[in-house]
Amino acid sequence: MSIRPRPTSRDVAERAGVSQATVSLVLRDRWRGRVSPARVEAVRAAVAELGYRPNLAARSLRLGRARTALVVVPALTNEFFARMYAGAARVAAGEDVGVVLYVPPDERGPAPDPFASAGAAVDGVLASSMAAESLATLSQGGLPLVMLDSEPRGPGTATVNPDIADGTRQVARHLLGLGHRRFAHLAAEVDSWTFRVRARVLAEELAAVPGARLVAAERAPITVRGGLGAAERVLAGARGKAGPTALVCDDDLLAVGACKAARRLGLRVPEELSVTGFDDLTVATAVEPELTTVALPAEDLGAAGMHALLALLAGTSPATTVLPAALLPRASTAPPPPGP
Amino acid sequence: MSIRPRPTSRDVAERAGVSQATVSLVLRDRWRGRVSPARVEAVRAAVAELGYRPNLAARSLRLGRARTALVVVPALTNEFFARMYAGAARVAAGEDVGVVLYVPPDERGPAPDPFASAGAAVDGVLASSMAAESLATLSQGGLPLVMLDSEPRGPGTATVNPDIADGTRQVARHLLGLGHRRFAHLAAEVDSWTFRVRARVLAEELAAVPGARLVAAERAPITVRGGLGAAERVLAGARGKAGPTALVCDDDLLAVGACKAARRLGLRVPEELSVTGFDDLTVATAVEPELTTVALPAEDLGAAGMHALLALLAGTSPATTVLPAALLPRASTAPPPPGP
DNA sequence: CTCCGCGCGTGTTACGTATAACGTCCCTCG
DNA sequence: CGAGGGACGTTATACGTAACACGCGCGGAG
Repeated sequence: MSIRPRPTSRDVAERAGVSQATVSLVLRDRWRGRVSPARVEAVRAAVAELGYRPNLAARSLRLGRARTALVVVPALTNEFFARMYAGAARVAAGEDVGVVLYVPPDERGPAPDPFASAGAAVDGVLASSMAAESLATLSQGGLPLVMLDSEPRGPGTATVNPDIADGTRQVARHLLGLGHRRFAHLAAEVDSWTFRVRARVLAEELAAVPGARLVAAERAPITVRGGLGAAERVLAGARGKAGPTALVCDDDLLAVGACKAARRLGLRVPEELSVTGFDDLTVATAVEPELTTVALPAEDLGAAGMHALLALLAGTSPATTVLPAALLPRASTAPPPPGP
Repeated sequence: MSIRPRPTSRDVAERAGVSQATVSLVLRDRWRGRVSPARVEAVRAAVAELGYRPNLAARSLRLGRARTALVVVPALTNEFFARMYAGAARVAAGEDVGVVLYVPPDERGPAPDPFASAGAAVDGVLASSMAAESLATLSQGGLPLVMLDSEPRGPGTATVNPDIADGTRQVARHLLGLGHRRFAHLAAEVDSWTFRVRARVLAEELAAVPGARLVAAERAPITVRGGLGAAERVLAGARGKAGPTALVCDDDLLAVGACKAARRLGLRVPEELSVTGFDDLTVATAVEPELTTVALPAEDLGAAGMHALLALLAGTSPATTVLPAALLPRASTAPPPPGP
C-alpha cells in the first residue's frame, strides 16, 4: 500500500472532464445558473470516487479567513471550564466554525505563545479567566478577542461574565437570613477577577449587617485536598467560643473538602456548621449532605462567548454581557446552633 | 482606529531593506552561512516593530503539512476524557504541534464531518472511545489515525489502551477475596469496547469461582442520577435473601449514585453492600465512604497517544500499546455480612 | 592571469483554492 | 437579419510562504 498523494481539485476536474474552476463552483455551491446540472453531477461523482477533500490551508489562504476560533482555557480538568468549552464548541459546530484549543501547559512560568503553538490559522480568540499577564500576550495577536469570566476591559474587547456579584450576594443573604453572624471565607488561591469579586461582595454584605463579620479567611488551591487543609486550619483555630458558623467557599471542590474537614473534627454539617460552594459541579449533589451552591451558567457562558466572537468577526462593536447566577439552597446550610 | 491589514513577510522585508526570501530564511532559522549577522538583526527588529506573525495558512500550504493534530473526544465534561486530553495537549505543546479539538455535538444522530467542521488543516487524528460508526468517518479522511481506549484494529491504525481486562480482573478478585459471591453489575449504557471488556472479564472471573455468580445487571447513563436509578432497581428487586452483596460499577459516577441509592434504602456501605467504581475520578475521594476503584492512567494515555501519532507521522509503523491499570482499595468495600 | 569556491543575497516559482474577467454559443426580439 | 443577452464554462491570477537555483564579488590556488 503505497501512500497516494491527496487529490486536489484539479484531479477532480480532470476526472469529471471540466475545469478546476468549475469544481470550485460546485463545491462552494455557487453554480446555480453557471454550470449545467449534468456537469454538477459529474463533479460530485468524481469527488466521491476520489475521496476528495478540499485543502483547508489553501482555502484559508485564498479566503483570508479560516473560519476557526482559538479557545483558551486555563484547565479543562476543571469541570466549570469543560462546560464552558462545551457551550462554545456547540455554537461553533452549529456555525461551521472550527475550534483550536489552547491550554497553557503549566501554572507557573511564562506560557509559550498561544498563536505559534496553535499551529492553525485563526480568526479570533475566546479566552476565559486568564491572569493579566497571559492576557497581554493574547491581545498582541491583534485579533478580535472575547473574554469570559474576566475583568471587563475597555473598548476593543468584548466580555461575557456570570453575575458573580449577585451570586455572592445571594449566598451571603441566604446565610444571614438563616441567622448566621460569624463567617469564614475559603478563597481560591488564584488571583483572578471572579475570586476578587467574591471576596469584595462578601465583605460588603457582611458590613451591611450589624454584628455580622468575617472571623477567618484562608486561601487554598481549588481541590478537595486544598479545601480540606484550609478548612482544618480555620476550624481548628477557633474551637468553641468564637468559631465561624458558616463557611463560604469559592468553589464546590473547596466546599467538599471543608465538609470532610468538619467531619474529621466532629462538626456536623449543617447542624453545627453551614457550608456553601460555588459553580454547582457534579460533586455538589454527589456528596452527603448535598451542597448549597451557586449555579453559574457555564455552557451558556461559552455559547454566548462564541456568539459574541462571531458577531465581532461580522463587524459589530464589542459589548459586555452579564448572565445571571442562581442560588441553589440544598442540605449543607441551616440555621446556626443556638448560642450558649 | 482603522483596521490595519496584518503585515506579511514582504512588509517585513521592505522595512528591513532585504528581500522576502531573506526574511523567510531568518524566521526559519536557516540563515547560518547565508545571511550576515547585521541583516539578521535588521530583520528581527523589523519583525518586532511590525508585530509580524507568519500566516499559518500560507505556511501550511507551502510546507504541505500543518503540524496540527485533530483530537476527537466524545465529551470533555467527562473527567476521564478531559484528563486524557490534557495528556495529549501537553505532549503536543512540547513538540510544538497544534491541536484542533472536535467533540461530536450530540450522542444521537449522525455527527457532522469532523474534517469539514475542523476548519483547519490537519496532519493526523487522535480519537478516543468512539462508537464504530463514527470511526468509519474518521478513517475516511485517509489520515494517520491513533485510537485511544478502543477496540484494537487491524494494521494501519495504532491503538493505545488501558489494561481494562486486568483492572476488571483486579476488582473481581478483590471482592471474591473478601468473600463476596453474589454480584451485581452496573454497566454503562454506552456500547463501546471498554465497557464490553468489563462485562466479559467480570463474567469470566465469576465463572472461575464455584458459587460466585451475577445476580443482576443494569445499564445506565454514566451519571450520578443514572447510577442511582439503576442501583435502586437492582437493590429494591431482591431485598433480603438473594440480593447482591457487591455492586461492580463501570464508572465512579455510577458508583456514587449506587451509594446514594443504598443509603436511601437503608443499606450501609460497605458493611452491608460493597461498591466499586472505575476511573478514580475526583468524586471518588470526595464522597463518604471513599470509593474503591480502578485508576486508569488517563493523562498517560493521552500522552502516549499523541506520541504514537507523531511517530506515525514520522513514518514508523503503527503499534498497539497497553498501559497498566491499578486497583485502589479504599473504604467502599469490605467483607460481606455474615449469612443468616 | 585565470578560474574555482565561498560568503551573501535575491529572483522566481509552486503549494491548492476561489473568483473576477472573459469568451462562446444559441435563442429571442426588434 | 442583426443586435442583445442569457446560459454555460474557462483562463488567469492572487493569497503569503519556503526554498531552489542562480548571481556577484573577492580571495587564494594553480
